[in-house]
Amino acid sequence: MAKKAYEDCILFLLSKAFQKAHGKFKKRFQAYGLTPMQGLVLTAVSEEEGLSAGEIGKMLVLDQATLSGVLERLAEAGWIIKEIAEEDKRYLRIYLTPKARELTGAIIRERDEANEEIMSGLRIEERLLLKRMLTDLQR
Amino acid sequence: MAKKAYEDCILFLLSKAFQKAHGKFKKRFQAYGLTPMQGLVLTAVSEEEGLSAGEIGKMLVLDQATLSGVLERLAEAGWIIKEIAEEDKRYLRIYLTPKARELTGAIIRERDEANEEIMSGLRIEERLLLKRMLTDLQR
DNA sequence: TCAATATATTTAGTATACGAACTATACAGG
DNA sequence: CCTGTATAGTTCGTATACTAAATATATTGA
Repeated sequence: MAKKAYEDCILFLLSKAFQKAHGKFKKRFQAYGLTPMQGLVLTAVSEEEGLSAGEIGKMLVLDQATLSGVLERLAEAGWIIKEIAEEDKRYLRIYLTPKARELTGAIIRERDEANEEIMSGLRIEERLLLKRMLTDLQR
Repeated sequence: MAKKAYEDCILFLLSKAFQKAHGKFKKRFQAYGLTPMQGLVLTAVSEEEGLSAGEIGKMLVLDQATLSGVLERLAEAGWIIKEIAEEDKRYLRIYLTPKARELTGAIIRERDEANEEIMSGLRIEERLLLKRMLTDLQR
């Protein structure tokens, strides 16, 4: 079969690779009741607590509007606490709940295993190269 | 600054590379009133008219529910005609409108230019390698 | 001090994604 | 024929994404 033009389209390839990876993360994270994005935000928060929504959004290159919803659902499900900063009440400070502190270790392991699984078809040098090129695309 | 763990997460990298590429397609396609996904579906249909929704979905690895909405908006905006197949009324046959036939050439050029732009930071061999690896991730 | 401006977050509207339920049509076996 | 089953497409509910507008709080400058 002749190769179709859209199969050569980088947007198509990125979209499908992302969907595939998203699906693998989804399966692993749903045991915790988390979506992949919620899990990503949670592990980011676990690396440094007390960050504001804006700071988290900058780190994860996440739109403020999108992040607002993610944080709301994480708070509602008892993973994080949204505290209004005292010095400047416009800001939030995001902290993990005890439940989250207990489980972030396991969630990070799931994340690392999912990464392994997704890239299992690539050699080590290829994995590094792929990551570098994906990073370069963001310039 | 120390490298954060999520920056090494393939899901994060794919997501951000996709978002970046999506944004570039979005800017180019909005001159036509098309979203990137609508443009992708439209160019796929232009390669072979008369396909069913299911066939298009298989080609583009698109969920039926998602595609249903994309086709509805494309039809509403006057790009395609959704015709019920006579041999089996469960199927649709998708055709381009005259307006679409007139413009697909320009849209395909936009797509190709967007691809060039997105990968402009990579050498030719790197582009091929990236495409191959992204394809491999889908296995 | 008060009005104008700036910043952080939320809300609203639109468009993917995806699973599950629903509708309409087709077909197979009795 | 009819009934049960399979298939194609739509609809619904939830979760990203992104733009723009709205809200709340801070700060600045006259």
